[in-house]
Amino acid sequence: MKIQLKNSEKLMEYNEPVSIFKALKELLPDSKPFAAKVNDGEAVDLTSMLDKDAIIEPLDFSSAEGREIYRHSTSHLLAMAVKELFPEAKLAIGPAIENGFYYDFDIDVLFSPDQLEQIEKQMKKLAKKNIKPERFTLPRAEAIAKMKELGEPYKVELIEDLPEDSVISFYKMGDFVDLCKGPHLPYLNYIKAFKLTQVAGAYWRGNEKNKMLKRIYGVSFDTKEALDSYLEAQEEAKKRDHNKIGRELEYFTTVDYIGQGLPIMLPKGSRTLQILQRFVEDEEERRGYLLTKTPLMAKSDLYRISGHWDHYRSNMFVLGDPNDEKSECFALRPMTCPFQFQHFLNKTRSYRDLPMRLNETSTLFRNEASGEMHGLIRLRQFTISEGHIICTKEQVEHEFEESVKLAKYMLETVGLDDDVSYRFSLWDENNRDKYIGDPETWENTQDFMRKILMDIGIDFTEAKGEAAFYGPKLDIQIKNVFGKEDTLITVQVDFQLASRFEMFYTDKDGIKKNPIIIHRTSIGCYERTLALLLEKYAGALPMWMSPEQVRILTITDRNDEWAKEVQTRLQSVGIRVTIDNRNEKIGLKIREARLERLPYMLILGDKESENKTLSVRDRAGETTDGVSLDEFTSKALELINTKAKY
RNA sequence: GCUGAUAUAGCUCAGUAGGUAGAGCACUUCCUUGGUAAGGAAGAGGUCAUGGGUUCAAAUCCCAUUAUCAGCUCCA
Repeated sequence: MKIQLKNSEKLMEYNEPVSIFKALKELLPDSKPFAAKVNDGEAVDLTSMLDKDAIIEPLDFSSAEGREIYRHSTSHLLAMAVKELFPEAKLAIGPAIENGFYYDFDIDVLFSPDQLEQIEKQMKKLAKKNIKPERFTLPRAEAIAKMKELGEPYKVELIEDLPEDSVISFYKMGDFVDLCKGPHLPYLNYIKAFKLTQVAGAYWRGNEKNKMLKRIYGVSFDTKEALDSYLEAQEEAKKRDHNKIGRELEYFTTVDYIGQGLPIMLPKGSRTLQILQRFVEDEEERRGYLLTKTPLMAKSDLYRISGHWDHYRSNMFVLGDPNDEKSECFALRPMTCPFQFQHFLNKTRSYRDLPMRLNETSTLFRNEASGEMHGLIRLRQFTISEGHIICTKEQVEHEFEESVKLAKYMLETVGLDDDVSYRFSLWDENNRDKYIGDPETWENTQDFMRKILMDIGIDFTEAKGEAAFYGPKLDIQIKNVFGKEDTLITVQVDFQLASRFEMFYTDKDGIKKNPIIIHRTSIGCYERTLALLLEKYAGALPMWMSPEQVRILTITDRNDEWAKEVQTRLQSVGIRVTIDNRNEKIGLKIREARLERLPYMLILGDKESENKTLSVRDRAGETTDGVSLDEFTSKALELINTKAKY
């Protein structure tokens, strides 16, 4: 039989079955693969035997699959160490994740930093022992018996969920046996560099009704250098954390007696939000949107119609006693839809009114669980670039496409387009209770959305079961400096709510029909977008959205008048300018302006004043002397008006 | 909401065998009238997150609450 290396002419012939390990040793003597794929199938252990012709592909740290195997084995090493140090720990699951791994344990021990260090030491000790993971399989019933014997209730539950006829695989590493699909590294001493990073709680199977287990997170790499540079990069990323620099640079603050998720936007943060809002509202007006301004609260009656009263009340701020039938009960709004729909409902509508594009800079209130709040990313009160497009069936494809294009335009303009990923969130046909509407509508809607996304050339992933209850959606996702992903923008197609709100238009044929509604945001929630912009630019926002664009620094008070004149001239064309004429050393003033990440400093001394020129210092620290005020003004205006990335 | 950690001056942090609250920077005043990352001096600023408890005595020990951080779950 012939064993060939994938994407290579290299070939070995054998007369009897051979292990992949041996074949690869001979095909690639210098390599040290972790596992392999046979005939483009799933990855398998190197100990697997080959008994017929095959093309094999070694997997090592250079491939995503290889890294996953490496990190998965590291998680087993962690479980081994924990079981040795804390035999009472019950094992749950331990997968590889991006850059590392975790393992969940049911145990009363708190896993203090000291204990974590102890576990890490034990792992290092075990890794040196050259343990060889050995795979074996058992029939389902025997597998359950084995796990019961070892006292592992979570593993028993996992096996019980597998089909009756499945063969269950285990790995034995020294004395440690774990249920596992594999594959694993051929030897545990392949693991060279890892670090346990933190302990956290995690619900068994991700369900908050289940018991909370202890999860240990770690990172692992093939070399010590790679691990160190990763850890260093993490430290650097944290310096961009908007929650840190946003407070330091005085964009926002929080006050404990005001409450969680209710940030105070300070003048700088407020100004940038205003700039973004004006930009969005103006652009939307240009694109045919009609602006609305609707109440921030409504009687409970409205939410009974929308369905929120029954399904979302625990997340709403209710004013008044819902149980007192004699007095009115209000609630702050968690969404804009039914308020904005009132414009459509204000009079009888015909097909001539469609598409009706409505936008609103809309403040919403959601009573999120107390542990959910995070900086400006997750709030209880936030303001979104909200909008609804009410249209006919014939118009919906075009309107959807335009909505996606608008969102893309916004992302490109603010500079976040390279940092987002697109997620097409579908319904789950096996879980129909979660959704309203018939399967045919769902499938058709998803098909046309998918087609448009491909036509526009968007690279998206599909996520089953992530749709809204009334329709599929395109979510534009972004990661913060900690790697946590959030939705920045969403565009949803809704065939359901129009009938619920009794929205009709008279079509050309004289028949009353329900319109289709697109729920969309163009730049997302302003606070969240600001947070991600602060992280993206490490606080040095592009000049056009910077709350302070130019600061004039005077060297001597003889130039105060010239400084004032420069400020007035620049302000008259709409540039935001401040003067620092404190009686301080110029070095100190420059240092402060740099720490505040200002786009430009104008340094004025006698020389500049007499020549009527400026000494201009940019963000990079480059200084240009002898610049005339007109020159600087036109350059600054160009950067602002073109919304340059500077 | 759950798991774990944290809360001392505007900021960064000291302050453990319970015994009267500290530093640097920032701030104010004065001196310094100047050249690209910190000139000098003096001063002011703290119910040690809040509320209880233990104690002769609590920033320190205990309980509760609030807020902040990471993670889970949830979500724009």
